[in-house]
Amino acid sequence: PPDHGWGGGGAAIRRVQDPQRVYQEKLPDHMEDAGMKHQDPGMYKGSAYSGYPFLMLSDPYLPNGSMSPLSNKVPVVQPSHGVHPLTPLIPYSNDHFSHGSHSPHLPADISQKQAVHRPSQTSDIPGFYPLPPAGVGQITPSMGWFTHPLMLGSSMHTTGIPHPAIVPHSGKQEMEHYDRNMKPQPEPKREKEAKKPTIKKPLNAFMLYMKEMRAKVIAECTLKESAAINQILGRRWHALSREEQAKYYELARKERQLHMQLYPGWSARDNYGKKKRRTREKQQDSNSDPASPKKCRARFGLNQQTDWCGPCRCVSHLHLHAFLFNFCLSNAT
DNA sequence: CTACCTTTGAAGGTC
DNA sequence: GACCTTCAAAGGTAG
Repeated sequence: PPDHGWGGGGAAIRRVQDPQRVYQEKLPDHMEDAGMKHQDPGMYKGSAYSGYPFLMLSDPYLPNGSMSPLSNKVPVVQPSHGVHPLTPLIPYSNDHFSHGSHSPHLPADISQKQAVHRPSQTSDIPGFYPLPPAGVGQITPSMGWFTHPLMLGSSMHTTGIPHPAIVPHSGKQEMEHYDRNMKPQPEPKREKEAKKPTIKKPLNAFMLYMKEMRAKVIAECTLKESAAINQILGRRWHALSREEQAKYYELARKERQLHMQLYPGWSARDNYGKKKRRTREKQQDSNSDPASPKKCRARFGLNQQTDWCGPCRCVSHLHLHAFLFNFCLSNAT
């Protein structure tokens, strides 16, 4: 289907032409083959995906509510990136694919309550942000998450639970600033910032896939660098059948749908410029980069005509990683 | 402390 | 419509 982006679309076509692809394509094939081909069709039952964290403390689809096999490999607490600590523990289930509208294991009234503030509530809201029957009471306030002052803006659910797409705007920094100065900032500025939490973009299909499979790839290859892991995940993504990918496209479609309903006025543009990017400058200066592929090849005595890493913009430690990675693999066989 | 690396996809913008 | 740019996640690395 065109709306799934089959065939890659314009962006994918451009990617193929992108020199970086050369580097990617040189990753060992058997890394991509490992695991995914034998993937349990019911993989989502143990998924570590967390679109919306606070929701399930245990997997209702597993016996005794036990955590998925995957989830115990990831840290329970993720203090960085403004992500809820329980994020990795939130599973998706196949029901999201087979049932069109709301989550079957949740009372309908709960699903409705979480969207009280929606201006235009429809009856076809997928149950992607369900609340556990036990509510938030099981989550201790000592986590410092539910009571964050920045969460008190319009994005706060009536349950007291913020939507996971909402990230407090550098709340840590603000608190540190507060402590250092031992006096509050001018009230208007603080209020203004407190009322503007960041609403993150909904995850696309590949992002959902990465979130689910990252821990598995890390466990398999012992790499931890996300840049390298993502290359592997990218190749695995392409190795998936359309059927398998369709699950994630459908999941992502529902994500976007609910995101739109939760934040009708939100635009991806709202988050533009919140990260300062230096990429543009680096690209222009790639020739003088001491970590250029050419110099990497020379460093490792590789043929300059061999495009194992390609004319990409990778920095040296990533080139080194890829080189050592290939080296180890070739020795192992 | 924060941008960068890397991946794909979605969305916004420009022409 | 084609094309470009930015941002979603992640964690090690570098400035």
